[in-house]
Amino acid sequence: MARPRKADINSDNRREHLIATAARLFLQKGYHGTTMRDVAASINMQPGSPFYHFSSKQELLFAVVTDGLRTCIDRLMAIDPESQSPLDYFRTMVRTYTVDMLDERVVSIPLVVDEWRHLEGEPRQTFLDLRRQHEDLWLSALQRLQAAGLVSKANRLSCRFFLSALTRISTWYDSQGSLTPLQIADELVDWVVSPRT
Amino acid sequence: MARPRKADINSDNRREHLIATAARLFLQKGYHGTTMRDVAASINMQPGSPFYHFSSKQELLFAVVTDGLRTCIDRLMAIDPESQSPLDYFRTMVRTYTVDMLDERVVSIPLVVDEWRHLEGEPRQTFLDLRRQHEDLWLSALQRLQAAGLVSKANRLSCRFFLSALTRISTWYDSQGSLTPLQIADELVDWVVSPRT
DNA sequence: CCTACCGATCGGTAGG
DNA sequence: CCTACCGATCGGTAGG
Repeated sequence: MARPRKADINSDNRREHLIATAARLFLQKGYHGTTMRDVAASINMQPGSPFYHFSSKQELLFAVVTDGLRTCIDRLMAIDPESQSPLDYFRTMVRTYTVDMLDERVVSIPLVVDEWRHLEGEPRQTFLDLRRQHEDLWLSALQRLQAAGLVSKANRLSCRFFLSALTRISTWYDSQGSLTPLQIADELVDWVVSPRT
Repeated sequence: MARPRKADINSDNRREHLIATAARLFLQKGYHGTTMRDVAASINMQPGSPFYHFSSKQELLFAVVTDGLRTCIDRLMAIDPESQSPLDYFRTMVRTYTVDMLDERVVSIPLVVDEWRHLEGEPRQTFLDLRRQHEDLWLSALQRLQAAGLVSKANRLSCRFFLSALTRISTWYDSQGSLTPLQIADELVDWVVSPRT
């Protein structure tokens, strides 16, 4: 009768729950600062149970990180560069990324940026390939801006400078602050695009 | 006769050795990924000995992080803004920071950027105060640029964008690569300063 | 996915 | 700063 609620949630997506909650915890406390027990407890699992879904902690990290980056790439690729001006295209990308990053929905983006370095071997390489794909998307957006005369440089180096400014928003963003994610995105676009005064 | 070399180094600076080696390890593996045993072993100490110098691991982190940031601030403050143009002043600052960051001498700069969040309570606040000082230095340099018409914005937000690009250089810099720290610094300056075409 | 557990490691300490 | 150690925690596993 007084039976504690068991894992009565659709067990198909327990794995996804683990990924989502691990993303949040890794983000807050870092990979090594988070224990598998933390992860388990946060979705009412027993200490050993996550290992039913992931054979090791590294494998969970890999899932979190590639899952997040793949979602991010998919959403950016869904934006059509042809139907709008280079500036609008770029702005839409920055807005999408910023909102995804700062909202709860795609929490793993910020840690994709930093925690992947705890991966080793093949998982690490797989991640780096994805990361390259992601960077290429931004590089091509910058090149369109350049072709339109809106930025002076569009190479790997300037792309890294820009992506650093973009990705680190999550480290200082204050949801209680006066700026919304959208406003921050637009400020960044203005900052990157040379003023034509 | 076959006595292993003991701690025959000037014991006055053992503490500094600990800070320097901890900085390197925290940088490589993160705060939680580094054990006090790692730190001890890297300078031929016994596992418990670091606790003679620092009462806890957090205290060591605090020393590493404030030590690095203070050194950084000191070196930036030594640059005289009056004796040179706003652009030269800014360039000198970026060069100094970049070289300090990528060289071995001031290794702790990059982790000052990220690992401070594992601090709590008063040490955390002390660090944040220092960090504000550091940011103000850059903000004032940007304001000089703005007054000279070389950048269009110079507020907290644009300062953060810029500092993100600057600080994250250390995460992608490849000492085997084709670019020297000085070249990277100059590219960043060019990227930030609006082209006056 | 739970129960029950192991072996290893880790931050930290006592006592010199 | 070393020796010797403790208590707690952690990643992971067996067996169901």
